[in-house]
Amino acid sequence: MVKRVRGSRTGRPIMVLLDLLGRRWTLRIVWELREEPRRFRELQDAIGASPTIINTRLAELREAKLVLLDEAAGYRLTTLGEELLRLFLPLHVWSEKWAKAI
Amino acid sequence: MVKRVRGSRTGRPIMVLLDLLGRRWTLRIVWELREEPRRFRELQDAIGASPTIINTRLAELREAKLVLLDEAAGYRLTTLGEELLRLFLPLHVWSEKWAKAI
DNA sequence: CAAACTTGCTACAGAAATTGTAGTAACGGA
DNA sequence: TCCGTTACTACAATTTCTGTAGCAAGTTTG
Repeated sequence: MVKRVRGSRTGRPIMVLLDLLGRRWTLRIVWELREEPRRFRELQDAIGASPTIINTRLAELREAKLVLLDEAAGYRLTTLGEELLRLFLPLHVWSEKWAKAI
Repeated sequence: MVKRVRGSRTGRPIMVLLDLLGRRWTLRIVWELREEPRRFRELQDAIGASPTIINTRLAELREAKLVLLDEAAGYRLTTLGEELLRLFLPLHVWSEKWAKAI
């Protein structure tokens, strides 16, 4: 069931997804989890945002089944989360090109 | 020259990009421009955000050379912007799969 | 020519989100 | 018992965003 979230009135999956990813720190958190699981505090240190908002975003990402908490290792991407990340990986290379252009 | 923006302390292109795209409505605006140019008010109506923030985001996207204002047709993606969009297009299909999973 | 419309955009007060700091509660090991 | 680690919460200050109204310049219409 698709949840209607902030700013997404239609409930269309792409809109819900864009809304979720368009919240501050969400993309960054997914990015930080791209290689290995991270502890809450590691994420906090790496990202530099307040624990309040990191926890809020993690809760949203967990509810969206993109991230899960593996007690033994820390937060990590679910299979879905990894799929999403894979779509984003080309951004890395492209961002270098973009940086040169601006 | 890469500008150090909110939340991006390193200045690494990927971080700057993730920060830019991770602001509310930014992804959504790029998405709305995917097919054809849009007027300011069209964007406003389609997105449902305040003109203040739409204008702020458009200014950021223009500075990032992802969007430009074509006086005759409206706001549209630059070549760079189109490249970025192309990376995001797979999200559309994937979001449908994701929606079924959650 | 004047009124009406369209254009991008700004002002501003109230509401909501985010920060920064401190601290809680549960658990494990020494 | 004390210390460290864990995820997480409280809360006031600050920043961002909203919602509504309107401006200024140009175009269209009567």
